[in-house]
Amino acid sequence: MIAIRYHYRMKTSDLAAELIVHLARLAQSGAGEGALTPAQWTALRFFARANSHSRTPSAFSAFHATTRGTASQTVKSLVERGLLARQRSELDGRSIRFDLTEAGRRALRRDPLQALSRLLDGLPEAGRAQFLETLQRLAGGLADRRESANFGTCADCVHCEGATGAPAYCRCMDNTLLTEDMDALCVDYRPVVPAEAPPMLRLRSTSGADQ
Amino acid sequence: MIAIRYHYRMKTSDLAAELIVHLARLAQSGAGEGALTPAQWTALRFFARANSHSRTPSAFSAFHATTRGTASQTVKSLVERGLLARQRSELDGRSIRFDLTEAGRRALRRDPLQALSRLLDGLPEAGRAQFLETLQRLAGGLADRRESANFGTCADCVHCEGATGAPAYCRCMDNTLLTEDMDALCVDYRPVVPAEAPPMLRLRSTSGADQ
DNA sequence: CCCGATAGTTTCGATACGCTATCATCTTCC
DNA sequence: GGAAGATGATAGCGTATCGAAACTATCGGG
Repeated sequence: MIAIRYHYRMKTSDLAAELIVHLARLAQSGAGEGALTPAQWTALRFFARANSHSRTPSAFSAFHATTRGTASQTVKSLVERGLLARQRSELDGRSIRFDLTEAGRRALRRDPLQALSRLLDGLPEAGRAQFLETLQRLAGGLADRRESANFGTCADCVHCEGATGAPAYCRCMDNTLLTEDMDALCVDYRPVVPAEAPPMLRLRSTSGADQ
Repeated sequence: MIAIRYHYRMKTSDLAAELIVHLARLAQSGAGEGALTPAQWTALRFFARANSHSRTPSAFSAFHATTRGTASQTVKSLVERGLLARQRSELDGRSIRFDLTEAGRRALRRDPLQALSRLLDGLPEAGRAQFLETLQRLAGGLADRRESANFGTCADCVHCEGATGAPAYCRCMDNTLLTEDMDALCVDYRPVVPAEAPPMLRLRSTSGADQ
């Protein structure tokens, strides 16, 4: 009685994956007119959210899964627009840090992604928390499969020490953490739980993944 | 005692929005080598999932939020690769329908998005269902804010009549629905519930949104 | 039959994006 | 001090994507 759906057996997981891509496209398409390009918006958001020692072109290239050359171009365009300020590091003469200018912070308030995040604000509270957690799990797992870097915050990073509430210490930066850096993105982030152990096989063995 | 986070007050909804974009980027980046481009993958998926009267360049351009010209190019490239078959409509001499070829169906099995959907398969069942529902709600809401078209299936479409289980009738196509078209994407989809009524204010009044 | 609207296609040009060098500078380590 | 490696910047080049505009074929009316 049921006709064979010969053309494409739809799984809900496929549907969800397609929706994610579709959502991202719709959300970014709002950029429009004189605004920034998708890559530029992503960079601006990154430099707004990364901790001080991660606000470098190299870190951004890792985050954005591109080359340092490309990342450098994107950053340059933002500096030229006056949204980022260039600053040499005192510790390492090679390294350069970029901070958002006041104009950069203002621009962020016109981020086309806000249409999406406002929709998310309209969701029931409980669902939103779980939704976010699922997204984070997926991002971790995907960053794992590609060799691409995984960015996260100190909250669940192996380098972080110290009881909750007390000033935290980061083994990696070898320094006490500033409060403002605690929930900022960090290049050196390594999740306490290794990202995707629970259900399934790991396709690649550990060798070759981190080289 | 708490330092002012002067540089960017992070909301969880912003984080979620950024993660969606990031996920989409990572998922699509897997295309690599001799494979298709992101736009081509999206088109191939669309023509695999849309019902027979929606598998047209115009419908795809609406779905992909682009122009008919651009959509036509993307489709052409897929025909040249032998992944889509071109077919005139008997009802309307202007309209042209594209169906996946056997090669097209084979290509879909190498869709880079499967890395993401496989991760989704690893999620706990309950969470996945809710995750999907949230995504759909967001897609509907976002398609609403842009004037972009909203695609969905007969399940919750106003045009669909008939008790569950019985063969359904679509007022819009003026025809009884084939089983295979029931859960396929449709251009004429109009959600029963008007997309984004429940929780919040509508920023734009109805005028101006649909012009 | 003519007119306006629609579907599809094509051409043209602009832009975004990305990669691969290549280079200069600086650090680190021997 | 010198070699090796890392960081950032830049130039050159290719491709993806896109939109506007022009064009054809068809449909639907009057």
